[in-house]
Amino acid sequence: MGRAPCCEKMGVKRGPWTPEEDQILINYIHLYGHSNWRALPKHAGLLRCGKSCRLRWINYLRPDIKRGNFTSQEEQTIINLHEVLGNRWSAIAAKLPGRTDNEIKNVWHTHLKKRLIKNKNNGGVTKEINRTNETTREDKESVIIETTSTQQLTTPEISNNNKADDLMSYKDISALVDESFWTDVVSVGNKNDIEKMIEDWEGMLDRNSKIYSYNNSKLYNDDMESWFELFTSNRGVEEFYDTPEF
DNA sequence: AAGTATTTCAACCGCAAACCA
DNA sequence: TTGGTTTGCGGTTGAAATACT
Repeated sequence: MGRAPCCEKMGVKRGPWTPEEDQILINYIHLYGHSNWRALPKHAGLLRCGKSCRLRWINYLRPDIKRGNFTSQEEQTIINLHEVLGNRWSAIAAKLPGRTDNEIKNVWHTHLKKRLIKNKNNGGVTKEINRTNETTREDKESVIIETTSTQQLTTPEISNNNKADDLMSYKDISALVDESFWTDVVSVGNKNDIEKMIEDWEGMLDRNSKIYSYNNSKLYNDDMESWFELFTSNRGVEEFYDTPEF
């Protein structure tokens, strides 16, 4: 006898989403946005709970999702960020544009964690494991810098300051991280200081992400046709990013 | 070819934070 | 300030895919 359902589960469908359900959700969000996840399935005519709709959109249907295998750079970034942030998957995902927290969590548990354990048992002979067990500031910086170059390739809408004057680009953020973050990490004395410093740092990122969210919502309102066109066409996201208006 | 074990990853769950009247 | 509601997060599950015997 399990616990009572968290929300109205009577008649609510579960399990894998069908292409038809996906299309209904995409169409609805295209038309009305997703200001209220709880009410969305009812209005859209989906027999799903709001949580399920949100998860499906965030992790799979969003136009800016990057599919496919993780690159070694991305994997190394996850390993390094995990060392600093722990299991704060959403914070790690924020540094990897196009990747979701769920995806990163899965990759960590299925590949990276096992690899680290295996390498540890082998005496940490690889470069990667040396970095993980005793990561130097230089190592971390190089990863951040490498990641930045990747992000610039994949998210020009973020790095384009002409389009979003108030928004720090990933390059800017990474530069800030590059200059002060790791210095602070290695110089502060106790755990509380480190946590406080990470909170401050994330607060700065949050402020920028709010601006980004605003611009994003503006995108949804003003350019939803473009997003929908992307979704209903055969063009890939990469191709979409290559268009001059972005 | 068939059966079994292992791996992968989409989706679910419960909790805590954020929001709002 | 408070209490109800909604959202977001991290842990976990389980079906499908893949590898192994």
